[in-house]
Amino acid sequence: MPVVTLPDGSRRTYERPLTMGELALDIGPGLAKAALAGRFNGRLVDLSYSVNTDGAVAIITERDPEGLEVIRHSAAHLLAQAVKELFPQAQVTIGPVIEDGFYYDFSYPAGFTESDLVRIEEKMREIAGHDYPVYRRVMARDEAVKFFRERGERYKAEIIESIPAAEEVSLYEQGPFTDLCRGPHVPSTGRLKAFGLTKVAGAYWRGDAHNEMLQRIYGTAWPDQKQLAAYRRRLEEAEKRDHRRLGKALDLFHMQEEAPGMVFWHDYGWRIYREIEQYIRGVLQTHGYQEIRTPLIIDRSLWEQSGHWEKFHDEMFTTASEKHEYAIKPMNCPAHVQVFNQGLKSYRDLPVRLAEFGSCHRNEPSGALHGLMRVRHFVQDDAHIFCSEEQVQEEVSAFIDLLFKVYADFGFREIQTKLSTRPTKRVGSDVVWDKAELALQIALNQKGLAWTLQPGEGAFYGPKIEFSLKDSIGRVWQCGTIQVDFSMPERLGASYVAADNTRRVPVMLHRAILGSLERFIGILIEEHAGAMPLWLAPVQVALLAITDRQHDYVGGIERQLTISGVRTKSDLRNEKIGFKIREHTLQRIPYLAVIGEREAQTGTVAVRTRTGEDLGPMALEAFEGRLAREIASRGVHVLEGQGDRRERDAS
RNA sequence: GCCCAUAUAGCUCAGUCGGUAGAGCACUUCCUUGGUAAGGAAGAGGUCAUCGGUUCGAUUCCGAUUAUGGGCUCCA
Repeated sequence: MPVVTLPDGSRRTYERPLTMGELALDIGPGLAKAALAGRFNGRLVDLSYSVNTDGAVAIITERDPEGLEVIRHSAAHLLAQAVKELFPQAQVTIGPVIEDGFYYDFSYPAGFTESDLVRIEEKMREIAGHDYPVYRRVMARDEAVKFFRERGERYKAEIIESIPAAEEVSLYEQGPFTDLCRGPHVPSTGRLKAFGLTKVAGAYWRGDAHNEMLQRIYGTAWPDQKQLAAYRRRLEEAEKRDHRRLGKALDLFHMQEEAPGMVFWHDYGWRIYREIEQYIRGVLQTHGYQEIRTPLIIDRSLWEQSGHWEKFHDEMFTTASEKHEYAIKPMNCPAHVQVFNQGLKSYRDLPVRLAEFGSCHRNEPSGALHGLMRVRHFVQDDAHIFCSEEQVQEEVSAFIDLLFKVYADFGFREIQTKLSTRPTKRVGSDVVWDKAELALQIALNQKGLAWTLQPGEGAFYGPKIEFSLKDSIGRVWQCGTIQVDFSMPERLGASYVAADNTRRVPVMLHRAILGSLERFIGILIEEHAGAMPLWLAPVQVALLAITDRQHDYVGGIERQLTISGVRTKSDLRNEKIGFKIREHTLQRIPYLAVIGEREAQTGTVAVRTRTGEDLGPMALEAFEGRLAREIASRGVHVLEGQGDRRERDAS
């Protein structure tokens, strides 16, 4: 006689056990129709689950996040069934739910093509149309292994074998198709109404590059067509923000075949780059850093000493001269230790903070390259802090404060923090690692930050904290980092004289806030859809003449603004004003000053923003004042609306 | 590096079932002096990524290479 408690706190008593589906029907026919699964005492279950003891129940519908997951998980099964029907030789492996959709990995050496996807999707619709009921079955582990072996599904059998022998596993059956799964699933295939396949890709079996490459098919699934269409629109929006596309359209940079993974910065892109570099330079000056400059090319022996050669020499560019082999530096730290090593350091000198906008080259695998986000030549806002063990906490703490201030200046509010601990391949003793990991943990906790742990993800020389930014469409990018290094200073012979007149090895902290400037600019372009905040905009003001009679007046305004440090451009072309406004708006220039006979007569400019707001005529001084205030505020106050509703496709 | 796909004018793309290619925008010249998101006309512009093969003939078919895109792996 089960007594169940509903989410609203009400209780219902039943004479006999009943299924989740029956329970939903008892609560209301509308709910029964919408029900996808249930929850019993916190555990997700199928609608066929029999409730025979007291407990808390909830009916899961498509409105619940779990309901959406059930839909996607079932869509993955639908995909697997369709593939098995069309390609009986393909073997099934796994098919999990991911953000916005699902995928399923198949072993199918012949490979799937784009046209196969169309056929598979059609087959999925057909199977959904049959509205096969979905049955759950429980089997002993060994029995399930046998079941799949007999069907020739060796990957499934292998997965089940890794489950403890005593456990039971559940199988789901829909029509002629059966798959191993924890569930729960929708009650019948007809409940899947809005789905589509998106792409095929290779993926290693069990995520290991030594294993066979499987064929992965990605798909998306939603409760209804409307949400599916909204998802597709969102993808299109993201594509419009693509920094590679905008980089070309806004004349910021280009890349070409002869220099894969390396950026040709154009005037406008380089203006953004310089502005950011100058900003960081100012921050470093006010926070006790020294800026230095070290060689790009350094003898192999130093990289051997630092340990990089052994671990990374395949990814380092090298060059040779007169019997010496050199590496083009992949990072600045060994060079910074050399600077630290010049002259005898006292504990009174610590901490020594050495910063460098150093050009680094890494021969990244060709398949990893991606626009500005993953390049072979980059510059970081890199610095290394040499300090005593006692100073670590304080330095980490001060760095975190600085980092949050800088992110705020760029207008980023949502920052994710992760702590990565010792990897299997590492240098240094466990005692040292214990100390380093603890130091970072304490600093994070003192700041009261929410952070997640990434075990085994640290650098080979030390643990690290990583800071990731969330952009305006929800994508996450890792930018800042601080890494404790108890190993490299010792390897490279760094030391200082302590208060007790003994020689000690300093601790080195590797740190960056923006990370690679290339990547950071890529993030900014996508975050702002190319409409950079005023302080970073390559051109801040465009002066648009109505007719050639205003050319002299426009020239005077341009000179004055330029002297005030405003990046200004004038458009004296023989074109109509509407044409000029359209063009410069599409170029995302923050302010357009229209100058005709009226403005020339009254000594004003008629100002319009890139968002289409008409600010009307104003004296030049008033305009300059507005610009100065907005530039000084950087990203802290967003004076204009994010994104331009009226914006049209540039192409 | 691995799997799949792609590479045509400055840009975005169409096209050629094998007979050396086309649009829109941009560019040049001319007309137009126009007040808040595209004024008009004419013109110029391509070794169809590179190398090789098949063929009377290849931009098109096949192979290799390079780069790019989407994933996987990696990311000091």
